[in-house]
Amino acid sequence: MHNINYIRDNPIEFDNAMKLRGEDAISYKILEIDKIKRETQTVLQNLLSERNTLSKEIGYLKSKNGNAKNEISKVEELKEKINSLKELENIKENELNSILTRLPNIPHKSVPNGKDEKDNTFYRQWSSKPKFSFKPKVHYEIGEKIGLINFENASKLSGSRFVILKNQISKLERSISNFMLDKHTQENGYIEYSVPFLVKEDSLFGTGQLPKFGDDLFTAGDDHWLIPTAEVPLTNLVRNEILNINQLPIRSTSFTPCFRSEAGAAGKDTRGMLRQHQFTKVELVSVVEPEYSQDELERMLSCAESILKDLNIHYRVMTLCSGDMGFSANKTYDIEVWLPGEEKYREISSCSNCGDFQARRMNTRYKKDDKNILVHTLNGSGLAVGRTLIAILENYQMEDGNVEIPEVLRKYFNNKTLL
RNA sequence: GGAGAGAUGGCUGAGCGGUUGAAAGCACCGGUCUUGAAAACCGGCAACGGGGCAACUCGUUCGUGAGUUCGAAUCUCACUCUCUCCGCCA
Repeated sequence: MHNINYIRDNPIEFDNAMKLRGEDAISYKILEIDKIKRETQTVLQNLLSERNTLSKEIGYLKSKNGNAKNEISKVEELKEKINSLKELENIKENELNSILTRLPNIPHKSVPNGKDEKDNTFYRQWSSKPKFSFKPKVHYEIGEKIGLINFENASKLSGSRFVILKNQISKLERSISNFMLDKHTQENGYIEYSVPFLVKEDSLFGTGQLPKFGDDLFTAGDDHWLIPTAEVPLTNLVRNEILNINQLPIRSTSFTPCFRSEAGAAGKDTRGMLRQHQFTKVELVSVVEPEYSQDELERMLSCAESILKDLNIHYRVMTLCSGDMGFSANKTYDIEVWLPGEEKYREISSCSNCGDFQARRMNTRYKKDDKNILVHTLNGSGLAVGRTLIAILENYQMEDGNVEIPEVLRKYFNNKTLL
């Protein structure tokens, strides 16, 4: 959510920022509502003040057994005016909120301008594309051939966009998540959490999924929603808190399933397990002081990258352009892993700085020099486990159809070298 | 699922129709004392918003929403959440 004071002071900059994100210029409308709201408020507050004074007099007179008839009838007159002004203030407040809560975050000045993913820019890469002496297969061919990835049975149980992993591949998924959590908790300074997979509306509002993107989520009825990412529970851990400065930075991580309805992705990536209604992910979340958030984004990115480096898989990092970023982000890096079977780079992590955008929605502040200041929040995948599994299958496949186990994962397999 | 209790400031916890924005304690900040620290003592310390260049001033907020009243943390209703006991259960 946006700071109304910023819009008041910088309406043109604000409109320009929104245009970069594909929104219409709307500051004139916001400021008009804001103006009426404040004028109403001023008149209302004067009347309230008058009422309060009179009520105190009445109390005083009554305690002295005096006659307060006059004062009481005066207050009764005020009441009507007060109520209608309150109503107007309320209406304007709601109008303002419904606009403000639906506008995306302002891009950081280092973010490239652009419309969609084609305008994302190259940031850096690590290692290079592996060479194969045979034609590498795509992940589902590898998995289905050895009978350990099963889509038909999954759709029997749950419909399309679900998958069943079996035996060594199931174990591979588990070992990947263990490896990631171990790395982040032991080397990267994150604290591990086990969190609820069902959350209430407030939490989803806090991180920005609601009110605008309910279609992308699954509901569990009774005001419970399935989390689309552990960002939601981890970030909302500090909702409505005033933190002590020495609690910062907070770095948390969690391994969870993620549930997404993929409402807008009809026909996209229907083959394989790249885009599922349910997938697992290790998430990283940071809560920091404002002045450190861009540094923290770089740090978080490095932590996510460290996983792929250890797995020895080639990837590149892209800076998302203004039009391709998620709703709450002011800057986002995507890590795209190389998939030799597909011969494509595919997103495996997305690391975002949300600035104070989520903090304002969540009302999360910290105390500094006697002032309450909104924190900055960041989140990133560290990494998407399902897609990491795909990357391992495709990058570590051998001509005979078997798959080598990456060295860092072998300890989870009794030092076996092949799946 | 049945029965009961509760929700007050960063935390604990009084208040139960009229200087109560809210006692007290803890935490925190400043000071005195001390070689330094601790202790002790003194002082400060809620959030959000409106108006004002500012000193300042006004309003709102005691889980959330509605209601009663001249006036509500205090009364009424609904909702949400927490806790205890019983049942069921991984």
